[in-house]
Amino acid sequence: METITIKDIARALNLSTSTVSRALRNSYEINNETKKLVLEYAEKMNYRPNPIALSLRDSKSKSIGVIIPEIANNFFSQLINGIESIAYNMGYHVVIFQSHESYEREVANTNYLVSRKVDGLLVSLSSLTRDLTHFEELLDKGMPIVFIDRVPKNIDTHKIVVDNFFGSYQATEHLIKTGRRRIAHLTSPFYLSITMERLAGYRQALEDNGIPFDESYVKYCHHGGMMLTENETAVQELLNLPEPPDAIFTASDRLTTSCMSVLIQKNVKIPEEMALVGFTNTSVAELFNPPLTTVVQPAIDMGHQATELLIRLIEHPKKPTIFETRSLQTSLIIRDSTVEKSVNA
Amino acid sequence: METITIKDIARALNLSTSTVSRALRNSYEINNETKKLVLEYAEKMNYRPNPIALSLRDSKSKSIGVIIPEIANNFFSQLINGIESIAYNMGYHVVIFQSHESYEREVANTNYLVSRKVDGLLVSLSSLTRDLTHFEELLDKGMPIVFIDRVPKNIDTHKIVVDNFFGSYQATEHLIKTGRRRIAHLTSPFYLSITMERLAGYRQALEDNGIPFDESYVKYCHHGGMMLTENETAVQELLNLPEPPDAIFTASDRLTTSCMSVLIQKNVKIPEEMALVGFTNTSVAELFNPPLTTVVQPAIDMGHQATELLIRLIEHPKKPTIFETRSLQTSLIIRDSTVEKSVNA
DNA sequence: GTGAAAGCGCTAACAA
DNA sequence: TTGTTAGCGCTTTCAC
Repeated sequence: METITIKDIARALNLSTSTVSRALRNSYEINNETKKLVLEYAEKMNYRPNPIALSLRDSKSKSIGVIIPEIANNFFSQLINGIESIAYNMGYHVVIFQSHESYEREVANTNYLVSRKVDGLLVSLSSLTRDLTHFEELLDKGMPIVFIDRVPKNIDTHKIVVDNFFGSYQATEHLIKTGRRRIAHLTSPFYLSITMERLAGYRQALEDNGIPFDESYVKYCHHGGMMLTENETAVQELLNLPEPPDAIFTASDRLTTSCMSVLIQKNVKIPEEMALVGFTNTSVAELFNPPLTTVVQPAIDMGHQATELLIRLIEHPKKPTIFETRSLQTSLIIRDSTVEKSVNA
Repeated sequence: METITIKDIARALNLSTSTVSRALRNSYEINNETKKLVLEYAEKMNYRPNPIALSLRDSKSKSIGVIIPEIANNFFSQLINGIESIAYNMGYHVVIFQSHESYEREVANTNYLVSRKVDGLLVSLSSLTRDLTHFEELLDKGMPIVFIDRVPKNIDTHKIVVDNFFGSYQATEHLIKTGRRRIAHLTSPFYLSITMERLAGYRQALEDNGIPFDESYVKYCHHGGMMLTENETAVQELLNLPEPPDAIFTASDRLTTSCMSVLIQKNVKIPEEMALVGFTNTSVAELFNPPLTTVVQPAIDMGHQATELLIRLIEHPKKPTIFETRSLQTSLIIRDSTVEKSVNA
C-alpha cells in the first residue's frame, strides 16, 4: 500500500531504473518482453509517477495557476468551471488563488505559483492593482500568461474580455428607452479596464440619446464592492443628490447586490422610483424582488477560450508575434427591475 | 532575473552549498560573518527556495488540499475563505478541487493531491460518494484528514459539522408555529450524513407537535441539487400530491434556489400558498421575493476550526487517541417567506 | 537492448 | 565553523 517508485520496480524485476523508465514511457529501444513485464508489474503495483520529481526535473508541472479576485462570485466561479473543464481534458491541473482584491496578495500568489512551477497563468486583476511589474517580469522570462476580463492595457499577451462598451451601452440605452433620464452609474476604481470601458459605453449611450453626461451621477467604489460601507455610502450619496437618479446601472456583482440591498432598506421602490440594471452573473437574479435586469458575461466560454489560448502558449513556446484580444458579447437579460416607467410615475 | 539557487550563491561566495543552506536557515553552527554575507547576497539576488525541491526531499509541501463538491455555492466559498485565512497565517497554502458531486472526480482529485504531496486534506463528501476506501487507505497511511459538513459516519478522524438535527428541528418547528401543517422536505441523497440528520430533526419536530410523519412529503434529490430537472420534478411531484404541502423545507443551497424558482414559475404564492425555509448560506436571501427564511451555517468558523485541527494533526503526528467531532450551531434567520399564515388563507 | 551516472534544488549525516 | 556526500524520483546522455 506504500507508494511505489521506479526503483522498486527495477529491484523487483532485476532491471535498471533507466530500463524501467523507458519501458513505462514505451520507448522504442526496449524489448517487448521487458516492456510487457514492466507494464504489468507497474499496473499490478499501482505505480504512479511522482509529479514532484517530474516537476523538479523538467521545471514544469502540467498545471496552470489561476489568480482571481474572489471565488464567492458567480462570474468567477463560472469562469473557473470553464477553465477546469478545458484544462482537465488537456491533462492540466488547475490551482486557484484569490487576491481578495488586494494588490499584495496578488503579488504573493503570483510568486508562489511561479515557485510551484506552474506552466502558465490565468489572471483577472485585483481592483487595487496598478503596478504590473510582477506580471511584466514573468512575461519577460517567458511565462505564458493570459488575462481575463480585468486586463492590463499596456501588456502584450493574449486577453479574453467582453465587449464592455457595448454591454454597457445596451444596458444604458435600455434604461433610457424605458423612460429613465437621470441614470446613475455605480462602478469599480476608474483605472481598471472594465471600469473605463463600461463608463465609456454608458456615456456614449447617454449622449447618443441627448442626455448630458453628469459626473455627479457616477460613483467609483475603490474596493470593487468588497467594502460594504463604501457601497452603501455611494448609494446614499446618489439618493441625497438634489435631483436623485431614477435609475442605477451597477458595474459589478457585489456592487449590484449591495446597491439593491440599500435601496430596499431605504424603501426605495424598484422599478417605480428607481430602475436597476446590474453587470452580474448571479444565478438567482430571477428570484430577486423584483427580478433583476442583468448584463451577463459568457463566463464559462471565457474560461474555455482563455485556457485554450494559454495551453497553446505553453505547448508551442515559439513566440507568436501577434497576441489576440478576443472580445465576447454580453447579453442583456431584461426582467422587472427595469419595467417601463408608467405615465403617472 | 533568472531564478537563483543555493548553488549559485555558493559559487558566487566561494562557499559550499551546505554552508549556504545552513546560513539561510540561520543555523547555530554558522559563523555570523558568513551568515550575514549569505543573507545579504540572497536578499540582493532575491533568492527564493524552490518548494518543489523541498517537497521532493521531505515528502511534504506546506500545503493542504481541499476537496469540496463545488465552489459556486456560498456555503463552500465562505468555507474556503475560512480555511484560507487560517492556513495562510500558519504558512500553508491551499489547493482547491471540486468534485462536482461526482464520486469519480472525488477519487481522482484525492489521488492527485496525494501525489502532489499535500500535507493534509480537508474534505466535504460529494453527494454520490458511498464508497470511502480512498480516504480510509490514506488515513491508514497516516495522512491527516479532517472532514467538514458532509462527513462519513464510520471513519474515525476529526470532523467539523453543524448541529443539523437542531437546525432542522428549529426550522420545521418555526413552520409549524407559523401555521403550517403539511410540511414537505426536499433533500439530498439519504445516505449523506447531513441528509439523515436533517431528516431526523424534521421528523422529530413534526412528531413533537403531533403531526404524523408522511414519507410522501419527503423527496430525495440524488444529485444534491446539481441536476435541475431532478429538482424540478421533485417539486412538481409535491405540487401534484392529492394534498399538496403548505410549506417546503429545503436541505441545501441548490435545492433551495431551484425549488423557489419552480414555485415562482408555477405561480405558487409564497408564503400564502407555500412557505419556504432553506438550508443555505446565500448572501442575497434578503433580496429574494419574498425574502427567504434561511438556516445558515457558520461556514467561515467551520473552515477555521477544521483547518486548525488539520494543521495540529499535521504538525503533531503523534497519533491522538481521541478524535473530535465538533458540532457548531446553525442560525435560523426569519424572513418573509414564512410569514404567519393569515386566518383567511 | 540495457545499464551506469549525472543532474534537477535542497538538506543532513558524517568528516574534517 | 565549513565541506563532502548521498539521496528524494525521474529522465537522459553516454557506454557497453
